[in-house]
Amino acid sequence: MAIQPIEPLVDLLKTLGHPARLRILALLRDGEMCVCQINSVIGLAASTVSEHLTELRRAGLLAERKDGRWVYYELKPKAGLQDLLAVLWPHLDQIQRVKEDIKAARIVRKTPLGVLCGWKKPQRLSIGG
Amino acid sequence: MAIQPIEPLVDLLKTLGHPARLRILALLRDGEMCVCQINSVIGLAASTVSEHLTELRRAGLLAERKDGRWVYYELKPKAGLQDLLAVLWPHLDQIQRVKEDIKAARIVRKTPLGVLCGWKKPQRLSIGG
DNA sequence: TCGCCATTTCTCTAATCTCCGATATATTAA
DNA sequence: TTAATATATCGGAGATTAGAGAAATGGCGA
Repeated sequence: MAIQPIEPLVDLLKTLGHPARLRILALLRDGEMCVCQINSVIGLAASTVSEHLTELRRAGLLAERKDGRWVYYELKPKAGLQDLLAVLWPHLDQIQRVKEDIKAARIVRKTPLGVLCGWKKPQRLSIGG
Repeated sequence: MAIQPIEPLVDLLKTLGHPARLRILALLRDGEMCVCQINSVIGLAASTVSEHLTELRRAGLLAERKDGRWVYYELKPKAGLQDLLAVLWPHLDQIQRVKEDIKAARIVRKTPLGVLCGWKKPQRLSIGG
């Protein structure tokens, strides 16, 4: 039980105190997602979502994994933060917007990334159809 | 299990994401305090402390009780917030600043309010001593 | 190499927050 | 009533934040 400064806890709570970031956390409960998948559910500019993800990672809540040109974010709270997230889930589960997001995410996860991102020339789906 | 909007939860977390407000919550764990007592521990302007207390009350964490010219604030989370506070206490207990505050509060609680507030003419302690 | 594209970083604007000191309100004592 | 006092509210200065779009970065495929 080490002695801690107050700032990290304050920063964590400040990070949690934003609707988009709470919604992102709720999404990632069902497994990792790449930025464009998260973005298509949250509906903010890609750069804004990226900034929120960076902040969530800095707060020690997420881990990132690069796969080609995509970056996948995963819920991975560092030691000592699991209890705070655990108490948050039941509250998030009661929120209408979160329920809708999770439902949308189920579809997004099944959609090929090329289709999701609206490529001009789909990569592997029928060429010159 | 009612359906909720996201804003109240966001507001609560935003309220918690401030060092002075966390410190105030930690102080009130040991029982109610009036504004001038809290202020003498926290060390911000009285008006600033009053504003923080108002915000904590709006978030549903505190109750107030007027006694003469003093206003006492008490920890009284409304239904559904106890679990969030409960998970917070162990984290606050590890914070150096919070430990110091609690120690200072023990002295403050024993000090007569007139002495604490530095009255020119003490009210009931020896008259014209 | 070149072009495309997902993501990040940068730049700027608008909005919000924090703090203080001044003022207002309300209570007590005389 | 008047003076003193605790707290709340107001107004403004300075800092921080959220958001979008532009530009930069880095991977992939041709």
